[in-house]
Amino acid sequence: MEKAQIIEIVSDIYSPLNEECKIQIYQKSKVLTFGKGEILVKAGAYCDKSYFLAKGGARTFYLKDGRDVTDWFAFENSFISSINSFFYEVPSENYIELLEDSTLLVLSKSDIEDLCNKFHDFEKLNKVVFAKTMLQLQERIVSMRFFTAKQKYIALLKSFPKIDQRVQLSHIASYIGITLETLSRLRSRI
Amino acid sequence: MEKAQIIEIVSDIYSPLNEECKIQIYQKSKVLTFGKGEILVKAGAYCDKSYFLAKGGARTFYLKDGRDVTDWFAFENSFISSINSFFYEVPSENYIELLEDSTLLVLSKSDIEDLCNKFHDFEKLNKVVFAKTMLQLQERIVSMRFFTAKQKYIALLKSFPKIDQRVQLSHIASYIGITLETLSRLRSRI
DNA sequence: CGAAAATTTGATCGAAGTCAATCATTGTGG
DNA sequence: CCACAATGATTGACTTCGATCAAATTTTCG
Repeated sequence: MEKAQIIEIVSDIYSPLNEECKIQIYQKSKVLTFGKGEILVKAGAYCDKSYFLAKGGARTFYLKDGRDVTDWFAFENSFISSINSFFYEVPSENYIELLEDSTLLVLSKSDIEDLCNKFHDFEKLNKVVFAKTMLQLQERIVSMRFFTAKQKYIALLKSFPKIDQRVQLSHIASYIGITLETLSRLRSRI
Repeated sequence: MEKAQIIEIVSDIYSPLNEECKIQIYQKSKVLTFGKGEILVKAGAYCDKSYFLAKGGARTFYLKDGRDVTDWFAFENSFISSINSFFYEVPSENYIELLEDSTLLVLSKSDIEDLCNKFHDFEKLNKVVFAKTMLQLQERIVSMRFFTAKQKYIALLKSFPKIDQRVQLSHIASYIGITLETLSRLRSRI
């Protein structure tokens, strides 16, 4: 996948970028490809990068008392990073794992800050991504709080259509905060 | 409370602002005072303002099937708004209610955008507030997912010391996603 | 002071968790 | 290319935490 093409997609989907801005993103960013199962960021490492998933899928997860707990999914045309580590420059609590063969556009935090300073368009893009993330988080809180296991699962399917065909059920279960067994049971009743 | 003093506090706590920026905030902002129980924003209204609570306390809540559900608390030195409405310029789903006699510094969305464009300092402040909010949301998700009712309550007390002496238990219960009865029972066992 | 609101206490119920066993699918090495 | 581990998913029995419904008690405030 072409770098220029990916930048175009970001501009189209999130917030329009002027030409000069696109050029500088082009110069600063890198396109990476990873295979399914590869780890992009390890817990304990510093994550000073933001990744745009042009193709494929990923999740962030952490180990809670030895249990693997997914706390975020991202698929094509969305961003993923280790939020804590990125903002506060502390070691990441999460792993980021690719769930499929994926193509990513990468920018470092310092480049992002640079671009924010130079381009109001980029600043705006940045803000749009923030706002989207916040609203996703909020929606998730509502879902966790008021929905039964079944409703949570249906809501997830609505947010990420066909995720059940792309991702292990155990990841889905831990993401929506139920056990694998409960998920399995409710799926058989749909 | 003096407007200049409040702006100073924001600058101190969140992210430093240069003099010229402070002056313009001074010119654009308003200081408001409200009494306990007053409604700042009603559900259905457009909330195009961001409020800094210099003194007092507030909550956002919504009505879910006739039930009053708190989804956010804010006390002195923090910001509150109706996130959805503010960003997407849609009618607010939430009410914002003052829980105590309060003093607020108010800026409109358009003034905030203006200030962001003019002052990199302000842009940065804005970003810091975003990031804090996101991390709070994330922490809350973790709390809701892994903690028992008791642990959730203890975690809340840690985030907001003495909140149990400032806020009705029913609000606390709905905030942490348990019933008032459960909260009452677990409190008697502490 | 008295009514309304807030909180506590009690009895019962149900959704989802845990532990455990089985079944299905995937993928790797001989 | 098959065999058989290893991993993933389903099913079952039992338990538990917190919800619901109901009533009593305490606090607040006009």
